[in-house]
Amino acid sequence: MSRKYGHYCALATALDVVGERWTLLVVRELLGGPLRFGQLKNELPGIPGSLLSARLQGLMAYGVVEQLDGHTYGLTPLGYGLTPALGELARWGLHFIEEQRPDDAFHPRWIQLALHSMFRPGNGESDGPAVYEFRVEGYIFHLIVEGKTLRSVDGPAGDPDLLVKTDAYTLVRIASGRLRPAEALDSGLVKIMGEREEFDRCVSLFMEAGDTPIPYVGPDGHRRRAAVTKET
Amino acid sequence: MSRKYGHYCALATALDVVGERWTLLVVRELLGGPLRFGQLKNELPGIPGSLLSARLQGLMAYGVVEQLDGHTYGLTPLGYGLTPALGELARWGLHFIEEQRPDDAFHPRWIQLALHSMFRPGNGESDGPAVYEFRVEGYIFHLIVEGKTLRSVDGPAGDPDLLVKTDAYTLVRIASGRLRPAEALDSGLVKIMGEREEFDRCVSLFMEAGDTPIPYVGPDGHRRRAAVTKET
DNA sequence: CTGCATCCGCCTCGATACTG
DNA sequence: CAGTATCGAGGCGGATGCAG
Repeated sequence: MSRKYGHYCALATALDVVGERWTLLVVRELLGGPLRFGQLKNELPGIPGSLLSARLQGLMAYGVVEQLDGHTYGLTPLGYGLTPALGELARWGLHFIEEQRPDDAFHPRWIQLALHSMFRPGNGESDGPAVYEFRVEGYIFHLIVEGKTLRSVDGPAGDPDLLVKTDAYTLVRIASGRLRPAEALDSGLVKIMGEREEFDRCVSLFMEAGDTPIPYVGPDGHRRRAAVTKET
Repeated sequence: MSRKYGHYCALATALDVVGERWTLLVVRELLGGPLRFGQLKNELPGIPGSLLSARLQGLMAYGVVEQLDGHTYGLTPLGYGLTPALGELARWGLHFIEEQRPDDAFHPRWIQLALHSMFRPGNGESDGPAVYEFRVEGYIFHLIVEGKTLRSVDGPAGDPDLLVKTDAYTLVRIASGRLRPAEALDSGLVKIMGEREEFDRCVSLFMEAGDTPIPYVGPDGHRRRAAVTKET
Protein backbone atom coordinates (compact mmCIF):
# COMPACT_ATOMS: atom_id res chain seq x y z
CA MET A 1 0.00 0.00 0.00
CA SER A 2 1.27 3.39 -0.93
CA ARG A 3 2.17 5.98 1.61
CA LYS A 4 -0.73 7.98 2.90
CA TYR A 5 -0.75 11.23 4.79
CA GLY A 6 -3.32 10.19 7.33
CA HIS A 7 -5.05 13.57 7.30
CA TYR A 8 -8.81 13.71 7.29
CA CYS A 9 -8.70 16.32 4.54
CA ALA A 10 -9.95 16.38 0.98
CA LEU A 11 -6.68 17.67 -0.44
CA ALA A 12 -4.55 15.16 1.44
CA THR A 13 -6.90 12.41 0.28
CA ALA A 14 -6.52 13.49 -3.32
CA LEU A 15 -2.77 13.43 -2.91
CA ASP A 16 -2.97 9.97 -1.40
CA VAL A 17 -4.43 8.87 -4.72
CA VAL A 18 -2.54 10.90 -7.30
CA GLY A 19 0.22 12.59 -5.30
CA GLU A 20 3.03 10.19 -6.04
CA ARG A 21 5.65 10.91 -8.59
CA TRP A 22 4.60 10.43 -12.24
CA THR A 23 0.99 9.70 -11.39
CA LEU A 24 -0.51 12.98 -12.60
CA LEU A 25 1.59 12.81 -15.74
CA VAL A 26 0.13 9.40 -16.51
CA VAL A 27 -3.32 10.94 -16.16
CA ARG A 28 -2.25 13.82 -18.39
CA GLU A 29 -1.44 11.40 -21.17
CA LEU A 30 -4.71 9.57 -20.86
CA LEU A 31 -6.76 12.77 -20.96
CA GLY A 32 -6.49 12.60 -24.74
CA GLY A 33 -8.00 9.14 -24.83
CA PRO A 34 -7.00 5.54 -24.13
CA LEU A 35 -3.46 4.45 -24.88
CA ARG A 36 -1.51 1.25 -24.90
CA PHE A 37 1.28 0.60 -22.45
CA GLY A 38 3.97 1.19 -25.02
CA GLN A 39 2.55 4.44 -26.30
CA LEU A 40 2.15 5.60 -22.74
CA LYS A 41 5.76 4.82 -22.02
CA ASN A 42 6.90 6.59 -25.16
CA GLU A 43 5.02 9.75 -24.30
CA LEU A 44 6.36 9.78 -20.76
CA PRO A 45 10.09 10.13 -21.37
CA GLY A 46 12.07 9.05 -18.38
CA ILE A 47 9.59 6.80 -16.66
CA PRO A 48 10.79 3.29 -15.89
CA GLY A 49 8.52 0.60 -17.23
CA SER A 50 8.15 -0.97 -13.84
CA LEU A 51 7.02 2.30 -12.35
CA LEU A 52 4.48 2.91 -15.10
CA SER A 53 3.12 -0.54 -14.45
CA ALA A 54 2.87 0.15 -10.73
CA ARG A 55 1.12 3.48 -11.31
CA LEU A 56 -1.42 1.94 -13.64
CA GLN A 57 -2.15 -0.78 -11.12
CA GLY A 58 -2.62 1.80 -8.39
CA LEU A 59 -4.86 4.00 -10.49
CA MET A 60 -6.95 1.02 -11.48
CA ALA A 61 -7.32 0.00 -7.86
CA TYR A 62 -8.72 3.45 -7.14
CA GLY A 63 -11.05 3.36 -10.13
CA VAL A 64 -9.30 6.25 -11.87
CA VAL A 65 -8.03 4.17 -14.78
CA GLU A 66 -9.56 1.09 -16.34
CA GLN A 67 -8.06 -1.48 -18.63
CA LEU A 68 -9.88 -1.76 -21.91
CA ASP A 69 -9.63 -4.51 -24.45
CA GLY A 70 -6.24 -5.37 -25.75
CA HIS A 71 -3.91 -3.88 -23.16
CA THR A 72 -5.17 -0.35 -23.59
CA TYR A 73 -5.69 1.90 -20.63
CA GLY A 74 -8.22 4.69 -20.36
CA LEU A 75 -9.55 7.06 -17.77
CA THR A 76 -12.81 6.31 -16.05
CA PRO A 77 -15.29 9.18 -15.62
CA LEU A 78 -13.70 9.63 -12.22
CA GLY A 79 -10.34 9.99 -13.90
CA TYR A 80 -11.63 12.54 -16.37
CA GLY A 81 -12.87 14.43 -13.33
CA LEU A 82 -9.26 15.43 -12.74
CA THR A 83 -9.37 17.67 -15.80
CA PRO A 84 -10.04 20.96 -13.98
CA ALA A 85 -7.40 20.20 -11.36
CA LEU A 86 -4.79 19.42 -14.00
CA GLY A 87 -5.83 22.54 -15.89
CA GLU A 88 -5.33 24.79 -12.91
CA LEU A 89 -2.01 23.20 -12.06
CA ALA A 90 -0.82 23.59 -15.63
CA ARG A 91 -1.91 27.18 -15.70
CA TRP A 92 0.08 27.85 -12.57
CA GLY A 93 3.04 26.00 -14.01
CA LEU A 94 3.22 28.48 -16.87
CA HIS A 95 4.82 30.88 -14.37
CA PHE A 96 7.88 28.69 -14.29
CA ILE A 97 8.32 27.53 -17.85
CA GLU A 98 11.89 28.27 -18.72
CA GLU A 99 12.78 31.25 -20.80
CA GLN A 100 15.13 29.27 -22.95
CA ARG A 101 13.75 26.06 -24.28
CA PRO A 102 15.97 23.52 -22.62
CA ASP A 103 16.81 20.08 -23.90
CA ASP A 104 13.67 18.81 -22.26
CA ALA A 105 11.52 16.26 -23.91
CA PHE A 106 8.52 17.66 -25.66
CA HIS A 107 5.34 16.46 -27.22
CA PRO A 108 3.01 18.92 -28.95
CA ARG A 109 0.12 17.29 -27.16
CA TRP A 110 1.32 19.04 -23.97
CA ILE A 111 0.29 22.39 -25.32
CA GLN A 112 -3.28 21.30 -25.78
CA LEU A 113 -3.46 21.02 -22.01
CA ALA A 114 -1.89 24.46 -21.61
CA LEU A 115 -4.35 25.97 -24.05
CA HIS A 116 -7.25 24.41 -22.21
CA SER A 117 -5.94 25.83 -18.95
CA MET A 118 -5.87 29.32 -20.40
CA PHE A 119 -9.31 29.15 -21.99
CA ARG A 120 -11.55 31.91 -20.67
CA PRO A 121 -15.11 31.12 -21.62
CA GLY A 122 -17.05 34.31 -22.01
CA ASN A 123 -14.31 36.26 -23.71
CA GLY A 124 -14.98 36.64 -27.38
CA GLU A 125 -18.64 36.13 -28.25
CA SER A 126 -19.17 33.68 -31.04
CA ASP A 127 -22.51 32.74 -32.49
CA GLY A 128 -21.70 29.49 -34.16
CA PRO A 129 -18.81 27.23 -33.25
CA ALA A 130 -15.37 28.52 -34.16
CA VAL A 131 -12.76 26.07 -35.40
CA TYR A 132 -9.05 26.81 -35.22
CA GLU A 133 -6.48 24.47 -36.65
CA PHE A 134 -3.01 24.43 -35.15
CA ARG A 135 0.16 23.10 -36.71
CA VAL A 136 2.90 22.94 -34.14
CA GLU A 137 6.17 21.28 -35.04
CA GLY A 138 4.61 18.76 -37.33
CA TYR A 139 1.72 17.96 -35.06
CA ILE A 140 -1.77 18.95 -36.18
CA PHE A 141 -4.87 19.43 -34.07
CA HIS A 142 -7.82 21.76 -34.01
CA LEU A 143 -9.81 23.53 -31.35
CA ILE A 144 -13.56 23.75 -31.45
CA VAL A 145 -14.98 26.63 -29.46
CA GLU A 146 -18.69 26.46 -28.92
CA GLY A 147 -20.21 28.78 -26.36
CA LYS A 148 -18.38 28.17 -23.13
CA THR A 149 -16.85 24.86 -24.08
CA LEU A 150 -13.52 24.11 -25.71
CA ARG A 151 -12.66 20.82 -27.30
CA SER A 152 -9.40 19.88 -28.93
CA VAL A 153 -9.27 17.13 -31.48
CA ASP A 154 -6.25 15.51 -33.05
CA GLY A 155 -5.74 15.89 -36.76
CA PRO A 156 -6.71 18.61 -39.23
CA ALA A 157 -10.06 20.35 -39.28
CA GLY A 158 -12.38 20.14 -42.24
CA ASP A 159 -12.97 23.82 -42.79
CA PRO A 160 -11.23 25.84 -40.07
CA ASP A 161 -11.96 29.51 -39.51
CA LEU A 162 -8.26 30.02 -38.98
CA LEU A 163 -5.06 28.07 -39.41
CA VAL A 164 -2.17 28.80 -37.07
CA LYS A 165 1.35 27.55 -37.65
CA THR A 166 4.06 28.06 -35.08
CA ASP A 167 6.40 26.27 -32.69
CA ALA A 168 6.07 25.27 -29.07
CA TYR A 169 8.59 27.75 -27.76
CA THR A 170 6.74 30.67 -29.29
CA LEU A 171 3.47 29.49 -27.82
CA VAL A 172 5.06 29.27 -24.40
CA ARG A 173 6.50 32.75 -24.70
CA ILE A 174 3.08 34.06 -25.57
CA ALA A 175 1.32 32.13 -22.84
CA SER A 176 3.78 33.27 -20.20
CA GLY A 177 3.40 36.88 -21.17
CA ARG A 178 6.85 37.39 -22.67
CA LEU A 179 5.70 37.85 -26.22
CA ARG A 180 2.59 39.61 -27.39
CA PRO A 181 0.54 37.79 -30.02
CA ALA A 182 0.62 40.74 -32.39
CA GLU A 183 4.40 40.86 -32.24
CA ALA A 184 4.65 37.13 -32.82
CA LEU A 185 2.51 37.54 -35.91
CA ASP A 186 4.38 40.53 -37.25
CA SER A 187 7.77 38.94 -36.74
CA GLY A 188 6.71 35.78 -38.51
CA LEU A 189 7.09 33.50 -35.52
CA VAL A 190 3.41 32.77 -35.93
CA LYS A 191 1.98 32.31 -39.39
CA ILE A 192 -1.74 32.31 -40.01
CA MET A 193 -4.06 31.50 -42.86
CA GLY A 194 -7.23 33.48 -42.43
CA GLU A 195 -8.39 36.90 -41.36
CA ARG A 196 -6.33 38.93 -38.96
CA GLU A 197 -9.57 39.72 -37.22
CA GLU A 198 -10.21 36.05 -36.60
CA PHE A 199 -6.74 35.72 -35.12
CA ASP A 200 -7.46 38.50 -32.67
CA ARG A 201 -10.71 36.82 -31.72
CA CYS A 202 -8.92 33.54 -31.18
CA VAL A 203 -6.34 35.22 -28.98
CA SER A 204 -9.03 36.94 -26.93
CA LEU A 205 -10.40 33.53 -26.00
CA PHE A 206 -7.26 32.77 -24.07
CA MET A 207 -5.84 36.01 -22.78
CA GLU A 208 -6.99 39.49 -21.85
CA ALA A 209 -6.15 42.11 -24.43
CA GLY A 210 -2.90 43.97 -23.92
CA ASP A 211 -2.26 42.23 -20.66
CA THR A 212 0.12 39.48 -19.64
CA PRO A 213 -2.14 36.71 -18.42
CA ILE A 214 0.54 34.65 -16.75
CA PRO A 215 3.35 36.83 -15.46
CA TYR A 216 6.55 34.94 -15.84
CA VAL A 217 8.71 34.35 -12.80
CA GLY A 218 12.22 34.50 -14.10
CA PRO A 219 15.23 32.59 -12.89
CA ASP A 220 16.33 35.51 -10.77
CA GLY A 221 12.86 36.07 -9.43
CA HIS A 222 13.09 32.55 -8.16
CA ARG A 223 15.42 33.66 -5.45
CA ARG A 224 13.65 35.69 -2.84
CA ARG A 225 16.33 35.19 -0.25
CA ALA A 226 17.63 38.65 0.38
CA ALA A 227 21.18 37.97 1.40
CA VAL A 228 23.86 35.74 0.03
CA THR A 229 23.24 32.08 0.53
CA LYS A 230 25.75 29.33 0.56
CA GLU A 231 26.14 27.90 -2.90
CA THR A 232 27.65 24.68 -1.59
CA MET B 1 18.45 20.36 -6.78
CA SER B 2 15.24 18.51 -6.66
CA ARG B 3 14.28 15.88 -9.18
CA LYS B 4 12.71 17.26 -12.29
CA TYR B 5 10.74 15.54 -14.99
CA GLY B 6 12.49 17.21 -17.87
CA HIS B 7 9.31 17.69 -19.86
CA TYR B 8 8.68 20.95 -21.65
CA CYS B 9 5.12 21.00 -20.30
CA ALA B 10 3.26 23.36 -18.01
CA LEU B 11 1.91 20.59 -15.82
CA ALA B 12 5.25 18.84 -15.46
CA THR B 13 6.82 22.19 -14.61
CA ALA B 14 4.26 22.82 -11.89
CA LEU B 15 4.98 19.39 -10.48
CA ASP B 16 8.68 20.12 -10.56
CA VAL B 17 7.93 22.96 -8.14
CA VAL B 18 5.19 21.58 -5.91
CA GLY B 19 4.97 17.92 -6.86
CA GLU B 20 7.11 16.47 -4.11
CA ARG B 21 5.62 14.85 -1.09
CA TRP B 22 4.22 17.24 1.56
CA THR B 23 4.79 20.34 -0.54
CA LEU B 24 1.17 21.06 -1.43
CA LEU B 25 0.13 20.41 2.15
CA VAL B 26 2.59 23.04 3.32
CA VAL B 27 0.97 25.44 0.90
CA ARG B 28 -2.47 24.40 2.15
CA GLU B 29 -1.52 25.46 5.65
CA LEU B 30 -0.19 28.79 4.54
CA LEU B 31 -3.30 29.62 2.52
CA GLY B 32 -4.87 30.79 5.77
CA GLY B 33 -2.07 33.26 6.38
CA PRO B 34 1.53 33.27 7.59
CA LEU B 35 2.59 30.77 10.23
CA ARG B 36 5.63 30.09 12.31
CA PHE B 37 7.71 26.99 11.86
CA GLY B 38 6.33 25.36 14.98
CA GLN B 39 2.71 26.02 14.15
CA LEU B 40 3.29 24.72 10.67
CA LYS B 41 4.79 21.55 12.04
CA ASN B 42 1.92 21.10 14.48
CA GLU B 43 -0.71 21.44 11.78
CA LEU B 44 1.08 18.98 9.52
CA PRO B 45 0.96 15.82 11.61
CA GLY B 46 3.55 13.34 10.50
CA ILE B 47 5.99 15.62 8.77
CA PRO B 48 9.59 15.42 9.93
CA GLY B 49 11.07 18.73 10.92
CA SER B 50 13.95 18.29 8.57
CA LEU B 51 11.60 17.73 5.67
CA LEU B 52 9.49 20.76 6.52
CA SER B 53 12.67 22.78 6.60
CA ALA B 54 13.72 21.46 3.22
CA ARG B 55 10.31 22.15 1.69
CA LEU B 56 10.26 25.71 2.97
CA GLN B 57 13.72 26.30 1.55
CA GLY B 58 12.65 24.92 -1.78
CA LEU B 59 9.47 26.95 -1.92
CA MET B 60 11.37 30.08 -1.00
CA ALA B 61 13.88 29.41 -3.74
CA TYR B 62 11.01 29.30 -6.22
CA GLY B 63 9.41 32.44 -4.84
CA VAL B 64 6.29 30.63 -3.66
CA VAL B 65 6.94 31.22 0.03
CA GLU B 66 8.71 34.09 1.70
CA GLN B 67 10.10 34.43 5.16
CA LEU B 68 8.57 37.31 7.07
CA ASP B 69 9.81 38.90 10.24
CA GLY B 70 10.42 36.68 13.19
CA HIS B 71 10.62 33.21 11.72
CA THR B 72 7.19 33.33 10.14
CA TYR B 73 6.53 32.03 6.67
CA GLY B 74 3.87 33.24 4.29
CA LEU B 75 2.83 32.73 0.71
CA THR B 76 3.87 35.20 -1.93
CA PRO B 77 1.23 36.30 -4.45
CA LEU B 78 2.62 33.54 -6.64
CA GLY B 79 1.94 31.09 -3.84
CA TYR B 80 -1.60 32.30 -3.36
CA GLY B 81 -2.00 31.70 -7.06
CA LEU B 82 -2.15 28.01 -6.24
CA THR B 83 -5.56 28.50 -4.62
CA PRO B 84 -7.67 27.38 -7.58
CA ALA B 85 -5.47 24.36 -8.21
CA LEU B 86 -5.68 23.26 -4.59
CA GLY B 87 -9.41 23.86 -4.65
CA GLU B 88 -9.94 21.63 -7.66
CA LEU B 89 -7.73 18.93 -6.23
CA ALA B 90 -9.57 19.05 -2.93
CA ARG B 91 -12.90 18.88 -4.67
CA TRP B 92 -11.78 15.81 -6.51
CA GLY B 93 -10.43 14.31 -3.31
CA LEU B 94 -13.91 14.40 -1.81
CA HIS B 95 -14.67 11.35 -3.95
CA PHE B 96 -12.32 9.33 -1.80
CA ILE B 97 -12.89 10.60 1.71
CA GLU B 98 -13.50 7.54 3.81
CA GLU B 99 -16.99 6.63 4.81
CA GLN B 100 -15.96 5.98 8.38
CA ARG B 101 -13.92 8.67 9.97
CA PRO B 102 -10.64 6.89 10.55
CA ASP B 103 -8.11 7.66 13.21
CA ASP B 104 -6.62 10.20 10.88
CA ALA B 105 -5.38 13.48 12.14
CA PHE B 106 -7.79 16.31 11.66
CA HIS B 107 -7.84 20.07 11.86
CA PRO B 108 -11.09 21.96 11.31
CA ARG B 109 -9.19 24.34 9.11
CA TRP B 110 -9.11 21.60 6.46
CA ILE B 111 -12.81 21.95 5.89
CA GLN B 112 -12.49 25.59 5.00
CA LEU B 113 -10.56 24.45 1.95
CA ALA B 114 -13.20 21.86 1.12
CA LEU B 115 -15.96 24.45 1.44
CA HIS B 116 -14.08 26.79 -0.85
CA SER B 117 -13.69 24.02 -3.39
CA MET B 118 -17.43 23.41 -3.43
CA PHE B 119 -18.43 27.06 -3.67
CA ARG B 120 -20.54 27.69 -6.75
CA PRO B 121 -20.72 31.44 -7.32
CA GLY B 122 -23.94 32.29 -9.04
CA ASN B 123 -26.10 29.87 -7.09
CA GLY B 124 -28.20 31.72 -4.54
CA GLU B 125 -28.54 35.37 -5.33
CA SER B 126 -27.76 37.63 -2.42
CA ASP B 127 -28.00 41.39 -2.47
CA GLY B 128 -25.80 42.28 0.43
CA PRO B 129 -23.00 40.11 1.81
CA ALA B 130 -24.12 37.03 3.68
CA VAL B 131 -22.23 35.94 6.76
CA TYR B 132 -22.34 32.38 8.05
CA GLU B 133 -20.61 31.37 11.24
CA PHE B 134 -19.45 27.78 11.64
CA ARG B 135 -18.60 25.99 14.86
CA VAL B 136 -16.96 22.69 14.09
CA GLU B 137 -15.52 20.65 16.91
CA GLY B 138 -14.53 23.64 18.96
CA TYR B 139 -13.15 25.61 16.04
CA ILE B 140 -14.94 28.77 15.00
CA PHE B 141 -14.79 30.58 11.68
CA HIS B 142 -17.17 32.43 9.43
CA LEU B 143 -17.78 32.66 5.73
CA ILE B 144 -18.47 35.92 3.99
CA VAL B 145 -20.29 35.55 0.70
CA GLU B 146 -20.35 38.68 -1.39
CA GLY B 147 -21.44 38.35 -4.99
CA LYS B 148 -19.20 35.77 -6.57
CA THR B 149 -16.51 35.79 -3.91
CA LEU B 150 -16.19 33.69 -0.80
CA ARG B 151 -13.90 34.54 2.07
CA SER B 152 -13.42 32.55 5.22
CA VAL B 153 -12.13 34.21 8.35
CA ASP B 154 -11.04 32.62 11.60
CA GLY B 155 -13.01 33.41 14.73
CA PRO B 156 -16.63 34.33 15.32
CA ALA B 157 -18.60 36.77 13.19
CA GLY B 158 -20.04 39.92 14.61
CA ASP B 159 -23.61 39.52 13.46
CA PRO B 160 -23.96 36.36 11.35
CA ASP B 161 -27.01 35.67 9.24
CA LEU B 162 -26.78 32.07 10.35
CA LEU B 163 -24.85 30.01 12.86
CA VAL B 164 -24.07 26.39 12.05
CA LYS B 165 -22.80 23.89 14.60
CA THR B 166 -21.75 20.41 13.58
CA ASP B 167 -18.80 18.04 13.35
CA ALA B 168 -16.32 17.32 10.60
CA TYR B 169 -17.59 13.86 9.81
CA THR B 170 -21.10 15.13 9.18
CA LEU B 171 -19.78 17.84 6.88
CA VAL B 172 -17.83 15.27 4.91
CA ARG B 173 -20.86 13.03 4.57
CA ILE B 174 -22.85 15.96 3.25
CA ALA B 175 -20.12 17.10 0.90
CA SER B 176 -19.62 13.63 -0.53
CA GLY B 177 -23.30 13.20 -1.19
CA ARG B 178 -24.00 10.55 1.42
CA LEU B 179 -26.17 12.72 3.64
CA ARG B 180 -28.63 15.33 2.54
CA PRO B 181 -28.45 18.65 4.36
CA ALA B 182 -32.14 18.53 5.29
CA GLU B 183 -31.70 15.12 6.88
CA ALA B 184 -28.66 16.27 8.78
CA LEU B 185 -30.67 19.15 10.16
CA ASP B 186 -33.69 17.06 11.06
CA SER B 187 -31.64 14.39 12.76
CA GLY B 188 -29.81 16.94 14.85
CA LEU B 189 -26.38 16.22 13.39
CA VAL B 190 -26.37 19.82 12.28
CA LYS B 191 -27.72 22.49 14.60
CA ILE B 192 -28.46 25.99 13.39
CA MET B 193 -29.32 29.32 14.91
CA GLY B 194 -31.25 31.34 12.39
CA GLU B 195 -33.94 30.90 9.77
CA ARG B 196 -34.36 27.59 8.07
CA GLU B 197 -34.68 29.55 4.86
CA GLU B 198 -31.24 31.03 5.37
CA PHE B 199 -29.83 27.55 5.90
CA ASP B 200 -31.27 26.43 2.57
CA ARG B 201 -29.77 29.46 0.90
CA CYS B 202 -26.40 28.71 2.45
CA VAL B 203 -26.57 25.11 1.26
CA SER B 204 -27.48 26.20 -2.26
CA LEU B 205 -24.24 28.13 -2.46
CA PHE B 206 -22.28 24.90 -2.31
CA MET B 207 -24.38 22.18 -3.86
CA GLU B 208 -27.16 21.76 -6.36
CA ALA B 209 -30.55 21.14 -4.81
CA GLY B 210 -31.53 17.51 -4.39
CA ASP B 211 -28.41 16.35 -6.14
CA THR B 212 -25.23 14.75 -4.90
CA PRO B 213 -22.52 17.13 -6.00
CA ILE B 214 -19.61 14.80 -5.33
CA PRO B 215 -20.55 11.18 -5.89
CA TYR B 216 -18.69 9.10 -3.41
CA VAL B 217 -16.49 6.31 -4.65
CA GLY B 218 -16.80 3.65 -2.02
CA PRO B 219 -14.17 1.16 -0.94
CA ASP B 220 -15.68 -1.48 -3.20
CA GLY B 221 -15.93 0.92 -6.10
CA HIS B 222 -12.21 1.28 -5.73
CA ARG B 223 -11.68 -2.14 -7.22
CA ARG B 224 -12.46 -2.20 -10.87
CA ARG B 225 -10.50 -5.33 -11.54
CA ALA B 226 -13.08 -7.79 -12.71
CA ALA B 227 -11.56 -11.05 -11.68
CA VAL B 228 -9.83 -12.19 -8.56
CA THR B 229 -6.39 -10.76 -8.08
CA LYS B 230 -3.67 -12.09 -5.92
CA GLU B 231 -3.93 -10.62 -2.45
CA THR B 232 -0.30 -11.29 -1.65
C1' DC C 1 8.18 -6.70 -30.22
C1' DT C 2 5.04 -5.48 -26.40
C1' DG C 3 3.90 -5.76 -21.65
C1' DC C 4 5.53 -6.30 -17.28
C1' DA C 5 8.31 -8.47 -13.40
C1' DT C 6 12.78 -8.59 -11.12
C1' DC C 7 17.00 -6.95 -9.36
C1' DC C 8 20.17 -3.38 -7.61
C1' DG C 9 22.34 1.34 -6.55
C1' DC C 10 20.87 5.69 -5.13
C1' DC C 11 18.29 9.20 -3.38
C1' DT C 12 14.26 10.71 -0.73
C1' DC C 13 11.69 10.10 3.15
C1' DG C 14 10.59 9.38 8.19
C1' DA C 15 12.09 9.31 12.99
C1' DT C 16 14.98 10.82 16.51
C1' DA C 17 18.54 13.21 18.58
C1' DC C 18 21.09 17.30 18.74
C1' DT C 19 22.60 22.49 18.59
C1' DG C 20 21.87 27.61 18.89
C1' DC D 1 11.36 27.36 19.94
C1' DA D 2 13.63 27.09 15.46
C1' DG D 3 16.12 24.52 12.77
C1' DT D 4 19.94 20.97 11.70
C1' DA D 5 22.44 16.33 11.64
C1' DT D 6 22.22 11.50 11.38
C1' DC D 7 20.74 7.03 9.92
C1' DG D 8 17.69 3.06 8.65
C1' DA D 9 13.84 1.96 5.49
C1' DG D 10 11.77 2.33 1.37
C1' DG D 11 10.47 4.52 -3.10
C1' DC D 12 12.61 5.63 -7.38
C1' DG D 13 15.56 5.12 -11.74
C1' DG D 14 17.86 2.15 -14.86
C1' DA D 15 18.99 -2.23 -16.71
C1' DT D 16 17.88 -6.80 -17.54
C1' DG D 17 15.01 -10.82 -18.30
C1' DC D 18 11.03 -13.42 -19.57
C1' DA D 19 6.36 -14.62 -21.31
C1' DG D 20 2.78 -13.94 -24.83
